[in-house]
This record gives sequence, C-alpha cells and structure tokens, in this order.
Amino acid sequence: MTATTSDEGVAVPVTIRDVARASGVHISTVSRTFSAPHLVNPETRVRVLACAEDLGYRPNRAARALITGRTHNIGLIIADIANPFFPPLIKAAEGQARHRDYHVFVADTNEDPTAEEELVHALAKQVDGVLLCSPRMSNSLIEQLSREVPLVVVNRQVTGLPCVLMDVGQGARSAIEHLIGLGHRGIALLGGPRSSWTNREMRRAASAAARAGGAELTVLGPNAPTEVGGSAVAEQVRRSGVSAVLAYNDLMAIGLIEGLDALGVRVPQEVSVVGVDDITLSRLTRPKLTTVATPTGAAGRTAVDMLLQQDIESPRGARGSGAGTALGVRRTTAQVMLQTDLVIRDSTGPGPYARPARPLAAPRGPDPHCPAGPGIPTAATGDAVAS
Amino acid sequence: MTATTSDEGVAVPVTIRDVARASGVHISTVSRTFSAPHLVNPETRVRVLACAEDLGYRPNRAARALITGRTHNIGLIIADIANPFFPPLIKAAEGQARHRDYHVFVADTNEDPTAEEELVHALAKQVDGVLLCSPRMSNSLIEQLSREVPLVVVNRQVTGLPCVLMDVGQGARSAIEHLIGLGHRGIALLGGPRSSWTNREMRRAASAAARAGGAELTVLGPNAPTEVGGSAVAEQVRRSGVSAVLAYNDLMAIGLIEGLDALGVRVPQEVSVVGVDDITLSRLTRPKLTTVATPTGAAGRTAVDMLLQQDIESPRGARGSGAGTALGVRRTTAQVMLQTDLVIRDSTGPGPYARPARPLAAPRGPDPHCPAGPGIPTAATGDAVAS
DNA sequence: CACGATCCTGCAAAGGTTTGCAATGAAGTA
DNA sequence: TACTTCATTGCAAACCTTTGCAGGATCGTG
Repeated sequence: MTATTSDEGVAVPVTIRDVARASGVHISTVSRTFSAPHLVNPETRVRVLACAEDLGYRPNRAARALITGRTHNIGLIIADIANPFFPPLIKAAEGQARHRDYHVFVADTNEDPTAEEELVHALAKQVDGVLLCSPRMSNSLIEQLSREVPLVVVNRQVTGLPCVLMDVGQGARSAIEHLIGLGHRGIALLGGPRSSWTNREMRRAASAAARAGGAELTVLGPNAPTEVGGSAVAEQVRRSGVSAVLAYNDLMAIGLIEGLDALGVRVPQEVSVVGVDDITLSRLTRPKLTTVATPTGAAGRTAVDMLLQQDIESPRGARGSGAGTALGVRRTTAQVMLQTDLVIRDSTGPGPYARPARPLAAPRGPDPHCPAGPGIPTAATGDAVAS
Repeated sequence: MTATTSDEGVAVPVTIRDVARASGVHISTVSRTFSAPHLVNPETRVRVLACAEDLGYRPNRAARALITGRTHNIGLIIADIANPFFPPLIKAAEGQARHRDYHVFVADTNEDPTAEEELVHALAKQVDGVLLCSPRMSNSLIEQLSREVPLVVVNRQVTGLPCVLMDVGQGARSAIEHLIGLGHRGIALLGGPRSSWTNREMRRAASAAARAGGAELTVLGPNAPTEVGGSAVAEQVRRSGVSAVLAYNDLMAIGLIEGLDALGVRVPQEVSVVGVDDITLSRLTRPKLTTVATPTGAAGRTAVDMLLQQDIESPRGARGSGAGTALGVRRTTAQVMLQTDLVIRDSTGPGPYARPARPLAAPRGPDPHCPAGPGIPTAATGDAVAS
C-alpha cells in the first residue's frame, strides 16, 4: 500500500526530504509540521501530513536527539527483574512514559552496585533521565552520577535528589503491632541486602514498634532478598525460638515458609510470618501470605512524572552555554512518600501470649483472617519540598 | 576529579572535539581511536585515551547512529511483563545484548495486538532489530513489519522469519502421556489466548497424544493466560467431570488449583493439574506444580544472537543504495526449536483407571514424585534453513 | 638517489533534523 | 500611498560522529 518498502522487502528509509519533495515545500516546513504545527499554514499542513502518511514517514529520533539534545527516552535501572516486586513497577513506568511519548530502556543489575554505575554511564547519553530503582550503590556515588544525567531514585532517600519512597517504616510498624496484638513477644526480622534503604527503614521502625509493644526483636541477616534467601534461614529461625517473623519481602517470606515446612514447623500454627510487597504470588501460596502491600504501580508512575517534570525545563545539550542558570531553579527536589497497607491473610495467627478472648478461636477454619477492605487499597501522598 | 562537570553540578557535554583539542590531534584521529584503534599510532592512541578518560568523554550514540545507521540498541516487545514467564527471558536477553555492547528497549503490550504494531513502528528507527515475544498479531502483519526493521520472533512460527520456538508440542505430549500413565482417561486442556501459537501447538499435540493413548480430551477456552483466567474455569472443570487438566501455563494452573480448592475439589487427589513454563512460583505453591519446563533463558539469549547475527551483515542506513544486494543473502532465516521437559511434582496423582500395581501407593507421602534429572535440563537444537 | 610501500593523520562530506534569521506577501493603519 | 504588522516559508548553520580520500613522513629496496 505505501511506498515505504521496495518490493524486494528491504526497507528504504524515507526522510523529511522525501516528504518535502513530494509535497513541494522546503524541509524546514515539513519539520515544523511535526514539531511546531501552529507555525505552518493549515492547508500546507494537511498536504504535508498526507504526503508523510503516504510515504510512511517517521521522524528519525536519533537525528532529532542530536540537535535538540533530548532523546525522548528514559532509562530504568532495576536491581532484579526476576524479583516479582519489579515487573508491576516497570509496567507502570513504561505505560506512563509511553503515554507522554517517551520510551524506556530497561536494565537489570543483578543486585550488583558496579553494574549499576556502569549502566548509568552507558545510558546517560541515550536518555533524558534515569530511574534508579532500589539502588545498591552508595549515596555519594548516586549524587555524583546525578551530575551526569537527571536521576530519580526509587526506594532510597538521597538528599538533594528527587525520590519516590514507600513508607515501609509505617508498614513494618503495622506488621509488628499486628503480631504483638496476636500475642507474639519474640519476633524476628529477616533482613534484606545491607545496602538497601528499605532494609534500614524497616529495621528502625520494627525495633521501635517492638520496644513500644514490649516485644523482643531479633534481627537475622543480611540475606539475599530471594526465596532461597528465606528458606536458608529457616533453621536459624527455629533455633532462635521466636514465634513470629517479619521478612524483608514476600519472596523471602515464602521461602521461609517453605523452609519451615521442610523442618516440620507449621505456619501459622507454630510460627507466624509476615512479608512485604504483596506480590501476586502472595495470594497464591498456601497459607496465603499476610503482607505489607507496597504501591509499586504508583511508584513507577510517580517516578516517571517526577523525572519528566524535572527534565522539561532543562533541554540538556542547549546551545547557549549555561551562564544564565545562576539560581538553583534547575533542579526541583521533591520527595514523595507513598503509603503502605498491611494485608492480613493466613500466614499469621495467635501467638503464645494470645489472650483467649474467644477461647481457642477456630484455628483451621477456611480463611480465618479476612482483609477489611478491597484487595490492595493504596493511597498516594504527595509531599513536595522545594530545594 | 574529572572535568566532566562544572562545580555547579550541571553536566557539560564533552565531545570528540574537546578530546581532540586536549590531545592536539584532529577529531578524526580521536574518532578512530575509538572505532578503529588499529589505524592509529599506539603513542597517539594512549595520549588520546588518557585525555578522553580525563575529560570523561563518552561517545554520543545518537550521532554515531546517525551516520552508521546502527544504533546498537534492540527492542524487546513483550506481551505482559507481569507474567512471570517473561522476566527470565528479558533478563537473559538483556544480559546477552549487553555482553555484545547492545542496549535493550523493553515494551509491554498488555496482550494487545494493536499496541504491538504501534510499538514496532515507534521502535523501528531507534533500534537495529526487534524481538517479538509471543506476539498476538497476525502472521501477515508480522511479515509486513519485518520489512521495516529486522525481526526475530519468539514463540511463534512465521515462515521466512527467524524464530525461536519452544517445543511445547513435545511438552504437551509428555504431559498427556504422564497423565494417561497415571490412569487418567478424561483430560481437559485449558486453552490460552486464541492468537497464541503455543496454544495451537499444545492443542494439536495434546489431541494427538490423547487419541493415541485412548483418552478423551476436552478443550476449554480460550482463556486469559493469567491466574484469574485459571480460577475462572474451575467450576467448568468440575462440571466437565475430567480427572486431569493440562493448563496453557503455570499461572492458569495455579489459578485453577486455587479455584478448585475453593470449590472443595482437592488436587491431586480428585483432579490432577499440569502447567507449562516452570516459573519459579510453581515450586512454591502447595501442592508443588507438575509442569512442562520451558527454557526461557536460552530462548532470550538465542533470540538476541539470531538478531545480531542477522544484523551484522546489513548496515541499515548504508550509503551505497542497495543495488548490490541482488541475492537473497541478506536475510538468513533460521528456526530454532528448544526442548522442553516435564517436571513431575505434586499436583499430579493417580487417576480413576490407575493400575493398582503397588496397591494404594502412599497417597500423601512427602514429595511423591521426584524429577529424574537435575532441575531444568534444556538442549538447543539449531536448524538453519537458507531462504 | 629515486621510487614505491607503509603507516599515520588531516580534510571534508555526509547523515536527518531543528531553529534563528531573513525574505516574501498580504493585510491593516495612518 | 507609505508604513507597520503579521503569517508563512525558505535558507543555512549546527548537532557529533564516521569514513573515503589524499597528503606527508619514514623506511627499505633497487
């Protein structure tokens, strides 16, 4: 139908010049038809558009990027795609980006800080900004890299940089309070990667909550934030004598339950387990996992928005050199904290100090605890702070 | 440390020209230092490299792409990132690409054929090739798009295009034979998306195997290839009276098990269930899922290799117009079929026609069936066909 | 010494697009 | 009529890199 391809099946690139020739105008007019339509006569515009459509013209983004300094791409650096926590985030970020005519480079670092740094360098020239999701490198390195390319950080607090955070502190507190309420007094926290901000936050909040509730918190870790990371500490958990565990994430919680099962320890009858993230999987295991739901989709969308907003006012490879940017206006540093929610399912049950309010409440009825509201209620709280 | 950034924290792009000035050579020498090092005097080379390092120079890929016609990027179009089948594939593809100095654009289509087409168009100019994973659009459209940009198709057979296939036919046959061997005669196939090649292959092979083994196969579907897609048909499965089910994928199988459980139907005691994919999750549910393991990682790597191999010989935006490409050498059409393996776990058990060889063999012992070999043995069979 | 070969380097064009500036013409104003 | 304003379009430089071609230097050989 179109003249885009020769009959031989080899693509013939059609440029702005071809469209210009076909519609009898100068290339600059064609360019403007696409990038500044209001500057061209409506009649001309429709003619040019018709020709472009006809020829199957699509602007060459590399050329456009070369001169404008903006690629209309963003980078997404992920600690581990195989961790089910991330795909919903990627999906949301990608959708939001596409919605604003941006494309997304995804890179997986395998939880390796060195790979993170390399990838930022590699991506810097091809993208207008980078989303750093759960980075494992040092804050100072992140700050340094942020001079090379606009950065938005997810699940990490870096002063001076825009961040999207999930309130895992609040989540951990809810979880500990829930466990204490069930009558648990000896609780273990299954730590995640040492360099994880989330990990530190959880630990801080969980300690405080345990202290406040008169429970003792044992910290086990650091561990790999995976299912094997969880199952590996099952023996240790049993020996520690705790009756409840809060795990760094759902994957570890599930692994732990598996591991305990293999040791003949039953969940939640003997040990209660709480995860974090509310990945799809947590609804499908048996017992269904009690967990702190994190708003991953909202995080992805918000992060993209923040990046683009930051980007729009600074056309990077600009012509006039930066003498005019005296004020620190350029970088608006906002930090957004998203709320988390405890979702109570079947992996938590009464502990040794449970008050027998309803004496021996049906311990094996179907679905003992039911979440109050609908599935995953998540509310986003924007909290912008000017730099 | 470097002169890359001003103290103000705003990136100052450093180009080949800056390096040339600093090292006292012409820009073309700098260029050659990076793209054809053997053409430049070793002494000069080290000096240039030192200056480049010092200034923090990184080649601008957009400019390079503009002139060479090669972006060193590839596109990865995925039906649904949230489906745990894909992340390992993405991860493998991404690793392989990076290993060859390529970057990966990932796009999610939400199982929408229209989105697929749009994304191919959008990506075409920014990448050297596209991997189409489990596409839902028509074969003819795929062929048409392949004229715009080199394509490699995963999980779909398109004549004339390089494809990476997983032998789900073989997998389905093994599964059916396994079920028949256990004494099942009424078996249901839970179909996936109508436009899925995998779906058709499974159906074909499962029918044949059932017929050959004297069992009756009921096809239920099409269904959404998700956990809800599986749980939604639980009632239908129960009514159909079959004693075993082969599901389109693990997600559906798990959903079905959940759904059956809710109806009070026990797996594997009353109904046996087999999935496909061997996603991580399938080892973590209870009962652990018997499933057909697909080599997703190998598929990702192979697909990238095939794409790059195809690409290397055709520098797209070449200067000399294509008069010289008379022969069909340009497109080497290979199809690779990767083997699948049945992994027997706990979701399958004896059926109504089981021979009581060992009378009433321990129906609830821990881990009744064990996979024979190691985890997921996968062998790749290359099968190159010249066009 | 003359000649050719070899190695290295510089020159300049090219790639597709954007954009400041200038030119054109039409319309409006004094 | 003369002048200004405005809308529309063309011109050409610029973005950064690659690469064919040619020039220069050095060296070996006849």
